[in-house]
Amino acid sequence: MEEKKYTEEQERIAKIAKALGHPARIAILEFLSNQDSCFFGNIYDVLPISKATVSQHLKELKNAELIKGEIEPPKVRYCINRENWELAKKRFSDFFQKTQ
Amino acid sequence: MEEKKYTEEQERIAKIAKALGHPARIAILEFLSNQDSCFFGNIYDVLPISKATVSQHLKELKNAELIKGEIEPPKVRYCINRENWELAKKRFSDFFQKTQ
DNA sequence: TAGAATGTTCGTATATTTGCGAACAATAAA
DNA sequence: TTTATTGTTCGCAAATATACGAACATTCTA
Repeated sequence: MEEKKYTEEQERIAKIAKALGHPARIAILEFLSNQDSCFFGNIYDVLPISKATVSQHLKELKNAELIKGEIEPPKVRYCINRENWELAKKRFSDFFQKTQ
Repeated sequence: MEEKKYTEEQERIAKIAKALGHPARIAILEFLSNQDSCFFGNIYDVLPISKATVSQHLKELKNAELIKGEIEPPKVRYCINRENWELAKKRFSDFFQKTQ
């Protein structure tokens, strides 16, 4: 009975890494971090993909709780979820430390 | 003519993140980092997946150049690619710094 | 009320990822 | 030579991910 499986922490890191695993999402996070917040349109303007696809990537980053979005009719304002983003960074730092 | 696309650096980070985006691969890196090197069988022993699947994950980590594998008949010895791993960590640190 | 502006969702197509068992290759041992 | 040991590769199935246009919802404006 060895009950082999992944640890919670391994699952969490992998999940964050997966969310970061596409250049569009990296670009979005970089872009967002350069301003306090911005609208969907501003993000769409700098990415080489359709708005439907941008929306999808934003949704994934929201699901991973790395960003937040709130409606400001008729626009949607996005920003980094600072608290969780710091947490994510910490998880990675710890992982990196472990693997040195 | 705005030629929107992702930067080289964004592509690189996303690629590394993608390689880290599965708990099995996180587990493998953690396991490998706890020893100087080890054999396929040792890795297989601690993971909850078939050897075919372990082999596949190792292949991906090798493709991402995060680990190395060399044949020592009839075994295969795996180890972290220290040089590239340090580089990967640096890329992430820089990215994290940018997005603080 | 009709139209414009802003994003999201739906439907669809294609590609990639994940996983496994079976077959295979290479070497070592009986 | 036959058998065991150690991993990889193949073939397949199922699940996810990526991308887009079209349709839609919401709000604001004319």
